[in-house]
Amino acid sequence: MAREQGLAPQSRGAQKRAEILAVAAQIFMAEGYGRTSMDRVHSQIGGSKRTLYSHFPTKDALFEAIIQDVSERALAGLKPPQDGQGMGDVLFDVGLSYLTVLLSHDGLRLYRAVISEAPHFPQLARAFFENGPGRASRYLAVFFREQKAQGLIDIGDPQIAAEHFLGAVRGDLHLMAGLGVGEPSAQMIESTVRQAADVFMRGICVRAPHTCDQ
Amino acid sequence: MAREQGLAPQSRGAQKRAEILAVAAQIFMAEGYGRTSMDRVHSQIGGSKRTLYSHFPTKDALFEAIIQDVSERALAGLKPPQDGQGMGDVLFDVGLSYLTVLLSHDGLRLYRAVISEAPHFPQLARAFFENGPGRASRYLAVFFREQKAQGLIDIGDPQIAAEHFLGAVRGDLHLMAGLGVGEPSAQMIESTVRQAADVFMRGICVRAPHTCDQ
DNA sequence: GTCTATATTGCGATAGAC
DNA sequence: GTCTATCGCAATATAGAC
Repeated sequence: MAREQGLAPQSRGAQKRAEILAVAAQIFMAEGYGRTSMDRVHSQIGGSKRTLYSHFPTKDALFEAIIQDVSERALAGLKPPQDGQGMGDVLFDVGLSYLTVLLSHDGLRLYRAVISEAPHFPQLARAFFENGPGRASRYLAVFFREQKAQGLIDIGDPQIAAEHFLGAVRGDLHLMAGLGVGEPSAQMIESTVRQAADVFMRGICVRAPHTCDQ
Repeated sequence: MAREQGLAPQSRGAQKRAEILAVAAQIFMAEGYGRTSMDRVHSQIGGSKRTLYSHFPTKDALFEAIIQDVSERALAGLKPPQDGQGMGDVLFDVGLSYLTVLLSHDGLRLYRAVISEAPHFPQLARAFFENGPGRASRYLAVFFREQKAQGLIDIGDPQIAAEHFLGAVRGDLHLMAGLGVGEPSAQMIESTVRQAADVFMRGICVRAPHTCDQ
């Protein structure tokens, strides 16, 4: 038999590791670092504690692995601007995927977990930012820079403009959801993105908004 | 001698309570709920543990009192729109006080502490939102509604517009500062608010921006 | 299983305000 | 002197990392 087969099973150890990650992630993401105990993680997995600690030597190491793992999955939905689209479509598409990811169940729990422990896991916090919100605004800034070079939009610093637009898209929804105040529906998300894109487009387009849409 | 004199001393008990709050706030705000121990609080205060517990019967109660106390102080800097100002000045002033408060040392630590424990102290999280960001956007929404009624601006829902503007003002700065990525200077804060106000004003003003400025 | 940390309590002795 | 807040120190009980 071959050692392992592409996607699923992998070696025995890797399988156990994946199981630990999956179970522990649920607890850490729901309860946060401080309120999660290794005992609880262990009891939900079963087996020996030695096994758990052989895969992740400390609670910190397990937490870090979980954050990295969940980050990759949760932040995969961020879409970069598509070539060949008009300004309105770009803003709407980018904004919608951005807000949808940030307000997703995992997106919110991840954000809470990371910001809570940011002072103690600074490299994790930085990685989260760079792969998430930071990446989104950098991509959008590139797009703005091109449009500006073509004289299609009138903005100051493209990077700051991108951050402003994505900030507007978040509005109070992200704050509220993070604090557990209200649960935005998909419809609210879409309409809030649309309104933000409209205002922003009118604010940056040279002459009239439709001039941006090619 | 009179019982007490206005500001400072108060009764013996109140003085001790204030001392506990001050010392404990430093620790809770720096370390978060989970990493703060009552032993550490006690040892930094000195005196008896009994005294500590006689003022705050549980760790939870102490935490709640601290959050409320710090909230009041930290959020006091939020300015409502001033009557008689033009649109540009209102946006700039409101945006500047908003961002300055959110990015202040206490503002950031408070936000981190509250959002970390939001699932376990939901009423605290709601109160923080309502007295902070929620209040700011509600005030601004009232202003937008008046301007819209006078036909000076062209926006959809004034409340959403207000949230969008303040979201733009936060941009990525608040996210970054909360995650410990970068420290915005007062100058960066001011220039980011100005750029956000400019774009936003051009986006919402009927005809030309200067028509909004009375 | 082991060993430490932690929240909370018991109680007699003291100190300050009136 | 009385009353209450505070102190000091130890104990309990539970939970948690490893």
